[in-house]
Amino acid sequence: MPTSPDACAQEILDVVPVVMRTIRAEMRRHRTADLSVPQFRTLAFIDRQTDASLSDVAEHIGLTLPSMSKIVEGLVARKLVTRQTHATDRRRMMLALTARGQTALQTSREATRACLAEDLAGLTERQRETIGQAMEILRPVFTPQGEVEKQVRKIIER
Amino acid sequence: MPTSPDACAQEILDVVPVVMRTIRAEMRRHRTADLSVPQFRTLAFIDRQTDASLSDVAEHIGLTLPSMSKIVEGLVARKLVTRQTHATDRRRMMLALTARGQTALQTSREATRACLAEDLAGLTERQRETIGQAMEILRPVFTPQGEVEKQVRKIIER
DNA sequence: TATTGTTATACTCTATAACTATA
DNA sequence: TATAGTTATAGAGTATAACAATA
Repeated sequence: MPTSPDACAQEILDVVPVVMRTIRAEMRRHRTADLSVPQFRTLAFIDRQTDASLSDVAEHIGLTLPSMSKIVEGLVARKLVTRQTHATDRRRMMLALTARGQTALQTSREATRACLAEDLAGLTERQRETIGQAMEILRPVFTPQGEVEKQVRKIIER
Repeated sequence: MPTSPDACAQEILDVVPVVMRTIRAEMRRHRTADLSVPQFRTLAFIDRQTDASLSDVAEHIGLTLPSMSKIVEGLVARKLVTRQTHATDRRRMMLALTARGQTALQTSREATRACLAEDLAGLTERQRETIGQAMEILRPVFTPQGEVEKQVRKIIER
């Protein structure tokens, strides 16, 4: 197997959209929680980091502020997220999950994971290990980072 | 690293959307060709399989017929694809790339691949090999297949 | 003046349902 | 009657630009 950056990029470009299609389709199919991928990721981030600001979420998910604002608006309308203003800096939002939000996240996470897991059950342990390793390699490469972290990483890499 | 189907599914669910974001963003950034991911995939499929029908493309990309119809409509309007009726079965479309379509596909493919490759250049050959292997494992698992092929696979798997 | 967030606007993606044309 | 595709309609995701409120 070729290992040039170009060949690897080509593989990713071929396969990742296909996997993504399946994830979307399966999330849509679970009418219980019925979350889109961005909604799901937003809930997951707020769950990890309670009282995150809108900017925090937008940056981490990799969306613009207006896009994130709209997504959060929808989640608030569905009572999955609460939006409070920060006590001392009243420009900031403090986002948190409601009980319903936590349930929805849990339900969707498990249902989607179960569907994907079913698709993966036909593989060997060795194959799943390879996939897991690849994901762990890809994660930091494509995870958006704050400006500070980016600078730090650049400096470290020199 | 855990190798259960569930753990593997969780990894994919964490990482694939992040990679996808980057792919979309980079495709948008190349104003030369300016293709969305579905447009790109549609062009790529028609390039591989000239005179494909709309149903062929829809099934392979994993979209409904109306969705695919709309995407193709846009590509035809931009003169990247031609749409002719089949000689003997006049219900069928015969889709093909124009010269402009081939150029756009080539341009977009190379620009996006180059950007991804740049992100991957910091990895070791060994790491890229792992990614390549993982993609080759995932490809058949998530590639939509025709009904016949699905049946055949089910039978073989028994 | 800089930062945080929202509103306005516009486009693409995507689905379901209803329809047309052809076989 | 069944198949190939289009049209109608609706909603989500996304961006840029312009704006409002707060620091």
